[in-house]
Amino acid sequence: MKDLQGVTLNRTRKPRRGPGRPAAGESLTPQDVARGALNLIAAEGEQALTMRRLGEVLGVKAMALYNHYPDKEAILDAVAGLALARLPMPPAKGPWKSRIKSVCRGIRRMAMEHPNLFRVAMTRPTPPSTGMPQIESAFSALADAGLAPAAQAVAYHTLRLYVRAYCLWEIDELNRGGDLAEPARVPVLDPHHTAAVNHHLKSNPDRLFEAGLDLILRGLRAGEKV
Amino acid sequence: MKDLQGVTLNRTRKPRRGPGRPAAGESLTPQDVARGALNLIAAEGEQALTMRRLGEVLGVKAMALYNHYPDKEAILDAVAGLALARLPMPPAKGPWKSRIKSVCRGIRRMAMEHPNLFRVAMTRPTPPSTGMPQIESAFSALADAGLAPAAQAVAYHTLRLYVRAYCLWEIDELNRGGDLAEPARVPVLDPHHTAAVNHHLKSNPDRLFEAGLDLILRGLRAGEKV
DNA sequence: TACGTATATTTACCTTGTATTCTTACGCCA
DNA sequence: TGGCGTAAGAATACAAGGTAAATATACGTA
Repeated sequence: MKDLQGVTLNRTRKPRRGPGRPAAGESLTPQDVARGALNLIAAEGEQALTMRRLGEVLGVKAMALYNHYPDKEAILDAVAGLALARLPMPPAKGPWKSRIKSVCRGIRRMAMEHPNLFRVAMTRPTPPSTGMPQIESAFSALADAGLAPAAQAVAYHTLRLYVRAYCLWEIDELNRGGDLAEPARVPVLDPHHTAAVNHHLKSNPDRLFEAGLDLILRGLRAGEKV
Repeated sequence: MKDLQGVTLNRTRKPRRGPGRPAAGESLTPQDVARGALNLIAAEGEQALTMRRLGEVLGVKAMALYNHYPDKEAILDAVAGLALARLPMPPAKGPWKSRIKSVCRGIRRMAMEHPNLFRVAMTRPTPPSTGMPQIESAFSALADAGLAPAAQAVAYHTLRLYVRAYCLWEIDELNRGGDLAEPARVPVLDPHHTAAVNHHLKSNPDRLFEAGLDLILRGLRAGEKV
């Protein structure tokens, strides 16, 4: 079991000597709680995160967690923040299309490596305010593309929706069948061709993502009005 | 309170005369249950759908619902099926871009008219198998666009992700602030320009959706390889 | 040394999904 | 006509989970 955040999952904390004594330095911090929750979610999914279970993992009773966060939602928000902070920093130089692709691929890599975590981070009702400085800075590439400001905004928004939606979809598909199933069945195709298309797209698990990304990037043209 | 499915929300069912008597014809059907759930969700959101509440709405005890569906998930699946069946049928004729836009706008219209319902229908863990014949048939327009089969599949998939993600995002935004907030903040823009861009995009609530749609459609070119 | 504060425990409550069991009315068939 | 199987519902109960309230314990500080 990977230990993503330096807090172990199984109650290997020093044994506490009775009720309510944080013996000098081994008291829980909000960071500890968030990291423990992150590990639990990464390992077993969001539904495994219950207050009782998290307390158990941290060597503490459920109610003790309320000393550090007002409620469970706040813990989930903190987990989302931690997760997003791990996104890789994109290159600051290079052709703008490459830079955008690099960011998008970094997001997808995290989705594939820690799907449970990614899902939680991307589906919080209010996205974390510490939101993705990496991404935001990287999308300065859109300015380099020669797009008018409004077109930059549209492109940013559309790309963000695409990458997020694609990754969540892919996670669901992998959870469902272990393999991508009918990524984009086109109804009117005859079955023979449909099979060929699906095989082509599934032969490389990156191909569908990249193709959608290219499709959107292809629509970006300098000076286009919105 | 709108009555979307012909089953009233408040227990105006004929009063039952005691425990366990479906007096000739007034017995509950699975359809009744699904319609009741749909109305409840449309009016008050998914979190309002509890077995006890639904039973109350239908004039019955919670456990009676298990005579018609194996569990709550099955009821939600049925609701999703009902909701998707209401999607408008797109025109069969016209330029392919217009036809695609027509389908996408129809989906968005439903999202705006019945956001709670739309959210439930679009976020079922396994999408309903009765899935959107309207959409699928309409996307035959992609063949008319002169796209190679694999490119059709990519376009179909990308458009589907975009429309779904946009509508879910828009619902969240409207729930959050009553108005679209920072639809697509581009970080590197200076604040003055950012404000101008946001104003421009928000001045017409359809503009951002249409612009993203156009962006994707612009990338579709006959014969493009994948 | 006494006390306030931070942290943890204990206990308990409420909501929600659902299993189990019992009840009642209806329609079929001898 | 009368008994009975069956379908639909009610009553009861339980377990899981979030969290409120009261209580306890150590530590730092005055």
